[in-house]
Amino acid sequence: MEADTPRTEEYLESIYKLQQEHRPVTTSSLAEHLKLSAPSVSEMVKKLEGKGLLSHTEKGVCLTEEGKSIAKKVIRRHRLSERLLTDILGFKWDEVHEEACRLEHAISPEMEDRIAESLGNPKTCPHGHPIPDKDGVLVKEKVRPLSELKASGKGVIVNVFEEDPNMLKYLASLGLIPGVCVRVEEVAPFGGPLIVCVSGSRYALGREVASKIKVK
Amino acid sequence: MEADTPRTEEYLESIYKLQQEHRPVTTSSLAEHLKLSAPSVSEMVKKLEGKGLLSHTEKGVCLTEEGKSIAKKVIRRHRLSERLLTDILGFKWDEVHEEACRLEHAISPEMEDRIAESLGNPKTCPHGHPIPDKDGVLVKEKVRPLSELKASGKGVIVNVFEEDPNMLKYLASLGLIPGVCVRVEEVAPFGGPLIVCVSGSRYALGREVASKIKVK
DNA sequence: TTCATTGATTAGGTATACCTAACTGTAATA
DNA sequence: TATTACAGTTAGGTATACCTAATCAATGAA
Repeated sequence: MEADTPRTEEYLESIYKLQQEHRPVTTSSLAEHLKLSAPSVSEMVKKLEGKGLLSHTEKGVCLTEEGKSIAKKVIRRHRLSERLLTDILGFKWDEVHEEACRLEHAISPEMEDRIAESLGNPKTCPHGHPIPDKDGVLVKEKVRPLSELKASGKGVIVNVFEEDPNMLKYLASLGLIPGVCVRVEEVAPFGGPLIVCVSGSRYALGREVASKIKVK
Repeated sequence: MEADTPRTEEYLESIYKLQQEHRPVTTSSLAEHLKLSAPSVSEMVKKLEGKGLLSHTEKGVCLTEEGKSIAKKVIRRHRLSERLLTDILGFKWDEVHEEACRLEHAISPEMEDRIAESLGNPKTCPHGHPIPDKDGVLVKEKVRPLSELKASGKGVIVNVFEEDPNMLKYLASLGLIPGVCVRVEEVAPFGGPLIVCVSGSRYALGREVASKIKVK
């Protein structure tokens, strides 16, 4: 309810995302994620703790309810922006992240509502991640990484934990986008690639890449 | 060419607009327009002068070609944002100014292009002001204030120099929007109101208000 | 001519958010 | 046990952009 700067939003969003990805939320991981120095993050984290938006213990950084609520609002605006960009303005899914990173701090609640309405209240962003609803309710599907499937295992792509435009372009070129069914033909041993079948075509996919693709 | 902050954009835009409205562009008028203290503006103006974006003489503040070019880009983004808000997201013309003030600093050249394209390269914002093209070319129509018309004079509304939502709502309620034909029935003496006829209805309009409505 | 008004600037200070360099404290290892 | 590694913080400093209070300079009125 206080004056909420773009930077504050940025930090809360990053923390929330790291947490969601089950990655450690330490000042250093945050610094890396935000591309800032450790002391800068340390200082800011202290400030945000003072504002009651998070707590910082030995175990790491943890958002309070208020912090989580703000983070989810920012994520809602981010993902709605991405949908606006793809569905209405014709951007590709690899072109929207950066743009949405700026829009998420510029959009009013009214605009947020209008975008959602105009798009028929979409449930996910173009990368398949759920859009929190107005009250911060976020429906997470039970998924697992494609890399965990065994040979002849099948799954439908739910979302893709990737922001790098080049990687996204690559995935789209193989048809690896949310909603698509993938079958694993073969899993090479010693951490080797997966041979997957997508809409009739066969591709070799690195483990690293496959681990970012979540299926159900 | 340099790193261009939102504040810089804000200043250049304000200067450009004051100039366009033939209002004095002094540090104090700028301070009033931007709702900042005089010394703040004085300081910032000096910085912008140092960056070659404007010159400051006894006659006032004057944008350089580079300053003008940036200002027009910001105005283009502002007006395209307004059109996006009204034409695609369903906002009323009185709801878009504030929102566009934030969006104009968050929009990339790519998004600017996409908006323009999606809207069929609109020539004006919802208030009738011209949208500069990609190269900064801005077509200004020859207009005069409605308040200058004599009794039985007629004109078509080109644009409205007004940002206040309440005033805009009021004007829209009378049908006083760009493209509409207005006839002045009567002009009360001693700076009194104009009696105007708009699409069959008759209204009394204060001079102050009428002066903000530009007709051709 | 002197005074008041207005415009602009100087001086000094604040908040935000970033930085590097140096130090601390803990935990895993040689 | 001593060492190295790493996380985290402290100390000290920067840039941006804002503020109030006080000063200066020109202009028009008493």
